[in-house]
Amino acid sequence: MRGLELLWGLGERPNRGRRPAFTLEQIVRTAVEIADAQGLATVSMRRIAERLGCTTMSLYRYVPGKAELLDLMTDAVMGEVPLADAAPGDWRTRLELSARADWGLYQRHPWILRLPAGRPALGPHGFAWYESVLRVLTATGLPPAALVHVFDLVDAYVRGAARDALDAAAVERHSGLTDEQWWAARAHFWDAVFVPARYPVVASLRAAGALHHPRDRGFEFGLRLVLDSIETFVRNQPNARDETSGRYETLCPQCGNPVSRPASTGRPRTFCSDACRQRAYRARRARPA
Amino acid sequence: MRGLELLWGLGERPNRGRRPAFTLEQIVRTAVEIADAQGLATVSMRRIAERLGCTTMSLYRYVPGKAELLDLMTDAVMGEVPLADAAPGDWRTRLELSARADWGLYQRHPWILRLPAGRPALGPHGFAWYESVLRVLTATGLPPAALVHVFDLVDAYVRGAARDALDAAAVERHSGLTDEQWWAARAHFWDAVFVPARYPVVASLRAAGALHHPRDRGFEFGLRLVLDSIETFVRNQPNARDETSGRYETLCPQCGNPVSRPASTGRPRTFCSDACRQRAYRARRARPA
DNA sequence: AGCGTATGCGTACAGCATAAACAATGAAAT
DNA sequence: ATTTCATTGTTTATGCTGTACGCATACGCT
Repeated sequence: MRGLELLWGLGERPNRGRRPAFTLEQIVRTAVEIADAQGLATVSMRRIAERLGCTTMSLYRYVPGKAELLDLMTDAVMGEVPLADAAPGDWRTRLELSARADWGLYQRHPWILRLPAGRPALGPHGFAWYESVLRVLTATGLPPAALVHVFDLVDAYVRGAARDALDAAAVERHSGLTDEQWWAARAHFWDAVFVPARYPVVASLRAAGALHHPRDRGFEFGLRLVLDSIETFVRNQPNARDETSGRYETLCPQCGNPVSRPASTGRPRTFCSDACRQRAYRARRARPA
Repeated sequence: MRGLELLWGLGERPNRGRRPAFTLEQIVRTAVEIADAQGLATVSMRRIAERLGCTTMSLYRYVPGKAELLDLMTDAVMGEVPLADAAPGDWRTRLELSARADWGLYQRHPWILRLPAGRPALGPHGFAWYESVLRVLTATGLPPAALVHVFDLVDAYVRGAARDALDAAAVERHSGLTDEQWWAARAHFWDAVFVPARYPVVASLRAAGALHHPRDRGFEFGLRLVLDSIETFVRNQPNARDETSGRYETLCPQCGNPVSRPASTGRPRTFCSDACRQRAYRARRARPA
């Protein structure tokens, strides 16, 4: 509970008593720096305090425990990624940009992927991100349940791909060898166990050099396929019945309310009301991107 | 290096000296049991030893360190999942079954997803799994680089989705509340910060009940889309040029060697030689599944 | 000036992985 | 049958970790 208040910056500073020597933000920032540089495992309360020039226990005046600090770190870096609905374009290009932005975030702060990911980050930045991506997805015209499923699909893919890529990179860094060298160093070992007859496809792919790519090449490949599949899914059921929830509704990209489809004309509406349509128009004029 | 020998069971038991009281397999099994029951964080050398009825340091006679033990645990449970090429059917249904089997594995042993995933598990079971999935994918006729990309895509999605689902479940278990109750308990807090006007889409989706599904519903949705995208990708370039590597080759599903396409007839061949074709036929007859 | 309060700090403790030295065991060599 | 010695099991010790507790200090308000 306390953690939420910290995340959302609700702690009203009492005007009695001694003044704090640091700010919460300072602490979080140093923790992030350590995690970025040396990895999540090396982030300890002692090391943070040491770098800040105070004792370990002083930190506990600002944060209930390490778990809450990790939450704060996550939400802090979530503030770096540009919001999906700030970019121009149709939903696909915006979603693509958003996914790439996430990918970039995970490259800069790999430790996020080592943390459990409970309800989307819970913090203000994480929530803003969540909202913006979902808002972009409303342009697909998909009903609520399917929309959330699509979000989950993209999120799962990006996180999974980033994790796999970073794990591979971490192994390289840890052993100090590139993937190629690593295989070569263990060549004599593989010759004993790894009889190509037993693993013909892997052996052949390895010989063809297909097992090693630049890290983001595979990501881009998969991302395109995922987006393709979403696009055809959307195209195949234009505002159609949602099989999972049984609703016919669509969400207004401006206010998020369900948009009723007029029974007379089959043409689906985008906004729930004329007011929302105009608000969206004005908002686009004000920020032409 | 020592770790690899352990993984592949290459330690020839010396006939001099005291007899070991346990087997490596016993140790690994108890470690897996602890991880399954209480989570990865509670797996400590002390606890394993305690459950086995020996001292902590005894374990280090069997395993160089905890890292190697974790590798052994991973490969041990990888042995549970049925091989992808053991099932009948075309590549898509086999790939689908394989993905679902992985999903099941992650459900039974969530701790795998908390571990770094370096080169596919490195162990015999992990390698057999790797080979079997890639072998199934050879039936697509895709050239090496694209084939590996497709594998990575499926793997990234399944792992990502499993992680997201399990993290959500973990939060539920930890707080002892379902997702619904959790939101309700913090309702008064959200009312202060979470003004629906600021997050209209999330608020609306929440009101529509679209944010909570049975865990595997979303997985199945995403899996279908991912497989769809792969299928159309395969259909759109039947044994065509691989844009990433510039090769025209295909892999023989039997021996894994590249299959040269006869320039005369445009029709692509499946196997690299008639011997391989017959071997595959006999193998299928022997194990009709 | 003095009170109340929040902060800063030192100590202490339980738990962790594991390095190093030492005791127990049991098969092979003599 | 006794010695030899590789191999296993145990004991002790080190340096990490997060954090509970108690106390001295500094600051705002009355």
